[in-house]
Amino acid sequence: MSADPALRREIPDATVARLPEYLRTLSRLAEDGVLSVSSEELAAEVGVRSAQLRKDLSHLGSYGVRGVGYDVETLALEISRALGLTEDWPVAIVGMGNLGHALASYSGFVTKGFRIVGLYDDDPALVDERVVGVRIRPLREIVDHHQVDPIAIGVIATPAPAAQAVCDALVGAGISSILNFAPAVLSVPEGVDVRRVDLSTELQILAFHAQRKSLAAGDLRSAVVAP
Amino acid sequence: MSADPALRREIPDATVARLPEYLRTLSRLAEDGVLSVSSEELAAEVGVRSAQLRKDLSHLGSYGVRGVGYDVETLALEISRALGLTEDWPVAIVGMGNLGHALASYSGFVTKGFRIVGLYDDDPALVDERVVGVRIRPLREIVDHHQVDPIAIGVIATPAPAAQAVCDALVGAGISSILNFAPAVLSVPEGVDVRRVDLSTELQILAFHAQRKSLAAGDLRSAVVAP
DNA sequence: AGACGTTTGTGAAGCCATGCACAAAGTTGA
DNA sequence: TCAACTTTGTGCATGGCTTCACAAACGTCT
Repeated sequence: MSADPALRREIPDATVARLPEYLRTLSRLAEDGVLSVSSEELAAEVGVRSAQLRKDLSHLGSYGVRGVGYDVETLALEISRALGLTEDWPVAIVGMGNLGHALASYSGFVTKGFRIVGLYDDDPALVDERVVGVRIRPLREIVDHHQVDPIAIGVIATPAPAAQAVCDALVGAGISSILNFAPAVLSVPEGVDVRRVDLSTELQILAFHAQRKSLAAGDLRSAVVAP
Repeated sequence: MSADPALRREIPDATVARLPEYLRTLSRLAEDGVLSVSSEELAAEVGVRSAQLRKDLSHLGSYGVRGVGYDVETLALEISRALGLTEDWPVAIVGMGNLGHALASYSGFVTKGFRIVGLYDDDPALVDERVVGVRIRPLREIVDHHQVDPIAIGVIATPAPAAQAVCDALVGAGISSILNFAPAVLSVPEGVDVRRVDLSTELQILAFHAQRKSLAAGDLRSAVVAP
């Protein structure tokens, strides 16, 4: 009977990447007591075109009302369902240096569906320390841990040279969704999903655009060049 | 005379986003003493198709040798130049909580062209503390700082509610490249470049794919549905 | 009840990025 | 010198994403 398109149809990756933004904005609107939004208004808040927003939402189903707009609560719930945030996602962080500590205490973590169940580091100076109520353990314990209390997502926050070994350990333990903060390309078997977040990549992209701006502004050197 | 394509031609955004990865891999190869690579080998290391790598590099110019491959040093240098990493980029971080500390001591920062020149936070408990040799100052001092010692890139590592105000301060001081770690959409005037890195967005995208995997594996519920 | 104004959902068109396949260009070895 | 082999650079086709533009659908007001 249920014909929930989120579970049957293919949702384009580009759309999935924008859904969290829509959801965040809708949550803020809901807190402010807003009951209904048009695609025009919501798109303006998020910074996309209204047509794009409508097409994105159309992949989830038909939750708007013509002539009126979208009910904020309903739409937020449907996006949550499409993203899988109505269930709970246990997360483990490996590498409890500065970044690991920052991630563990990051407030955005707990807000929606994510819950830290494990913190790992092999440095004896860190083991047994408690962060946000969770004790840091050596990585080798992750296999048992995962069997007792399954981990859905592993976060790698180690230095680059250790990343592949940590990744292998996570995969070996049976974890198939990995968020990698180390500046390294991980090789994983089929079926394992890796996303990478890299600070220096982002800085380099910014530098590229900054360079273009400064060249466009004040540079006359290469004004006349034959093709 | 110089016909450097990096300065004249348009480089697609998708290509720019991959260049840092190529550069990182080339640097590692250079350290390992590798002198030359084919597009096939390098593409395998990075995890892209060789045709894509060649097309990406063709936007920078023609630095390969047919029948041989690419000289590792030369190609690394040319990518560095295209990205603007041959110059030095002074960076300021605003928000010195856990994340700000982690970013400041992140090793990837200093490796290539980026240099931390300012750390800011309005919390009196943090002001005057020193991190990586730089003193934390209240945000209001950034205007004078920028005039004396220009800042190229501002990094926002504050909680979301403060982000827009901090952003306005950065823009007001004259900074036009911003890297935003706060989960908020920033509105900026024309000409200011903002990139956002968001942990919870990445987690949510992973959750989506994890959900699809588990549905595909064990769910028979919506097997028969009319279109 | 019916006309009017608003907003959604979606074909269709255009654009950008990816992947294929091959000629051009270089090296190596005889 | 020349043939055989390797690898680059790129024209072309393909596919996916974005944007446009409008019919269909809803609420409202008379």
